[in-house]
This record gives sequence, structure tokens and C-alpha cells, in this order.
Amino acid sequence: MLDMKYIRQQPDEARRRLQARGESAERIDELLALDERRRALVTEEETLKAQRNAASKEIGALMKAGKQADAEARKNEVREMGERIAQLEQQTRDADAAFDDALLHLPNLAHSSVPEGKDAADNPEIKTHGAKVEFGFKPKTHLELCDELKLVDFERGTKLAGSGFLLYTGWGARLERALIQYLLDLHVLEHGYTEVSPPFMVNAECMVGVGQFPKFLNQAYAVQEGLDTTTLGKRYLVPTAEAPVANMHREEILRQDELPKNYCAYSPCFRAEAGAAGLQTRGMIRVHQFDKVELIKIALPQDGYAELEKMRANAERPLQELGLHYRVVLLCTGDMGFAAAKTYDIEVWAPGQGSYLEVSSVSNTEDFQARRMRLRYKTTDGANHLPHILNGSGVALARLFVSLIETHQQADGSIAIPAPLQPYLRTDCIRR
RNA sequence: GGAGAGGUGGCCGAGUGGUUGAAGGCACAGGUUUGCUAAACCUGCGUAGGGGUUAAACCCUACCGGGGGUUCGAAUCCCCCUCUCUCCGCCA
Repeated sequence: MLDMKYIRQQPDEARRRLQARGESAERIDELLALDERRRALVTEEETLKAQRNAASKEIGALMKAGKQADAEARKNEVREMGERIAQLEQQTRDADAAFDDALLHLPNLAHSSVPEGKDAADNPEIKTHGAKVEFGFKPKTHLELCDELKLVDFERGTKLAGSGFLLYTGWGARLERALIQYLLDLHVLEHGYTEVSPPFMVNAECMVGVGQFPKFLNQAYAVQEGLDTTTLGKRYLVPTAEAPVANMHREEILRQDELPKNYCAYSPCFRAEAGAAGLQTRGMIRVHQFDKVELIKIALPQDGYAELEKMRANAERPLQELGLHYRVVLLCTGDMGFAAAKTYDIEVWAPGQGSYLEVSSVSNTEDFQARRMRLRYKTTDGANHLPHILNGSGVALARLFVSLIETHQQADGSIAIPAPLQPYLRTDCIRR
């Protein structure tokens, strides 16, 4: 959620920055109009309330003094005032709702270091690590490897839950589990994050807090208890651990010396991908459920961008250790997610696909999410401020799995396991 | 699912219709005393919105889980909802 004071004070700048994100600048003017209407109603309502409060106090004094007749006369006056106030209250409520709805639908504005651009084609590549693997043989795709080594049973995954759901089997299941454990250990033991294991469902408030709702409600899986339709929408399967973890301190006031908070969490991620084009019935690139280890930071505003760089380095680390080739791109204004002010995407090379796969998105949302969830911190002199909230995948698993097996496949069809993973998998090679 | 208890400021905890935004305590900030630390004492200290100011000061409104109602006036009375806790049942 954007700062309305900023929009009121710098409307031209807000218009320009919103436009850079591919949104219509008119939305600022709509918002300003709604804000003005809202404030006019509030002012009128509060003036009347002040009069009523004063009159009520007088009535109390009159009654105490025994002047019943005078008190009754005043009561009649005030009663009429009450009717007008009730009308205004209703109008204010409606105006507030319209204003809030408009504000909640506006995306975050980009940080000044973010390049302007229209879409992914305008994202500058800022770094590459390693090089595309060369094979002395024709490399297989992850689909072939999964079939031959029986790592994933795509048909049965579909049988169990429908297309876009995976059934890992044998070494595939063990590899998935090993990767989760490896990633958690890396971030917790070596990068100093505090591990949390959150609920895999959250309420709607959490979804609003991180910016998933109201705009992307159709992307979520809404849960219902049995056939009781009144419970539909009370909870949603998490699209990412960011939803529960970033909201851990929602509506709290943290002490400045508690920051930064660094959290790391594993969760499965559920995404309906409504309307997404090209959802493959086979393959692991785009699915409705995948595993992910997520990093979350709550930081002082002045530290937000330094923490973003740290987090990006933390997210890159496992790719380096696993011997994977990847690149980092800086998302341009037109390609960023709704809540982000600045985002790095980390894309890992998948030789069988002949393309880079996004395995991590590392963002600073600045105070956008904090304002939505009313999360603040108190400085030592007692002032409340909004912290920066950062999130980053560290990393997404299904695609990491693809890159890993495609990269480390060998001529005989087996897969070499990189050293850091061997203790978790208790083997150095997966073969039939 | 059944029965009961309860949601008050950063925390604990008083408060059953009229200067109660809310006693008291803790925590926190500033100060005094003091070899240091500690202790004691004094002072300050909720959140949000609107108005106001160069900025403050200041003024107003709302908020005691949420929403309605009664009333001139509600933390306080009534109704609904919600969440938490305890016991029972069921269950991984």
C-alpha cells in the first residue's frame, strides 16, 4: 500500500512513477478524488460529533443540578443531531471503503535504481555465474531422466490430483527431501536465518498484507471445510511461505533493536495459475504445487537495500555450491511484481530445456507490505516507523531439481550428485 | 461436536452508564542522588484520522476483540459474530 500523504504531496511524481510501472496515471487522480471526498465527510461528521459531545456533557451537568426540564429540552435538540450524524457515518463508511479498495489495488512504486522498461525483454542482466555445460553426448531432458530413473511419476501425479501435480518417487522423492534439508541448513546454519515452520494455510488478512489480495485472489486455492460453504475463503493454501512468515509480526510494534529479523522457512507452494497460458501437462517447470525455501527479512528502512544485496547473495549460494550455471537479472519497472520496489530474479540454466529457469525472486517491498499489515517498529525516542520487508526464494525446488539433474547427467544416463548434497542423499550418484 | 471462562494501552492488570484515554504495576526515555553497578526518587510515555503551524505548540474525532442496537451520552447495558483458554468427545 502506498503512502497517501506522499501521493497528496507529490502527485506529479506519483503519477510518473506509477506510469513507469505500466499503470494509468489517472488512477492517482481517482485516488485523490476519493481521498478528498472522504476527508470532507470526515470533517463534517467530526464537527457534528464534537457539538454533540459538548451538548451531552451539558446535559449531564444540568441533570446533576436538578434542572430536569432544561435537560429534556437539550436532549431533543441533540437527538436530531444524532440522526444527521448517523447519515454521515454511513456515507463516510462507503467513502472509506471505496478509497481503501482503490489504494489496495495500486502496486508499489519502483526504487530509483530500477531501470524503466516495459517487460522482461528490458531486464538488464547484471551477473552470470559459471558457464553452460558442454556434454560429449546428447543431453536428455528432465522428462526423459525422470522417466528412465523413475524420479517422478507424472501420470500418477495427474491421477491423484490432476495436471500440474507431481508424484516424486524413489530417488526423486529422496532428492527433493535432501534439497529442502540442504537449503534450510545452509541458510540457517551458515547465513544465520532463524528457521520457522509456518502453517501452510493462511487467512485472507495475511494475503492482503503481502499484496496477494485483493488483486490476485483468483490465483489462490481457497479452502472450504467439508460442505460448509460459509467457511469458503476463511483460509487459503499458501502460494509461498512469504504469506505466513512476512505476516508473523503483523499489527505489532517491534523495538528498533530487534531488527533486522531474518527468517527462513520451507513450505509447499500452491498456485492455481488461473488463466496462465502454456501450463504443461507434463514437466516440472510450471506446476500447481512445488516446494520452496523462502527467506524473509524485516529491516530498518536505511538498511533495506543493503539487506537486499545480502539476501541475493544468500540465494545465489546454493546454486554455486551445486555447480549450476545461472544469471541474475534486475527486473525493470514494467516487469516487477505487485508489491516489490526492486527485484532481482535468479535464473538457473537447464541444458535439457536450453533455457534459463527462474528459481528465485529477491525483492525489497520497502514499506508497502508493512503499511498493509500495520507492522511498525519503535525507535528509542518513541517514534513509530514502518520497516522494510524483504522476501526472496532460497530457492524454488521443482526448477532447481530440473536444472540439477539436467546439468549433472552423465553419458550412461546416471546423475552425479554434487558434494554438498551427498551427505543428505548418502550417495554420489543416482542410477537405475 | 458438547460445557464453561475470557478478550482493556508495548506487557500485566483495575474499572458496570457522565472530565475514564482509561487507576495501579512492569517495561521504556529523560533527570536527581550516588566511587562504578544496583537501588531510590522525580518527570515523561498509547494508536489512528481530520484540522492547524515554516516547523512545533495546539484543537477536534475515533479506538477498551469485530459489527449492530438502546441512550442526550456506552469500556460499562442488549443482540450477533469472532478469537483465545480450560474440561469432555473425536482424531494424526
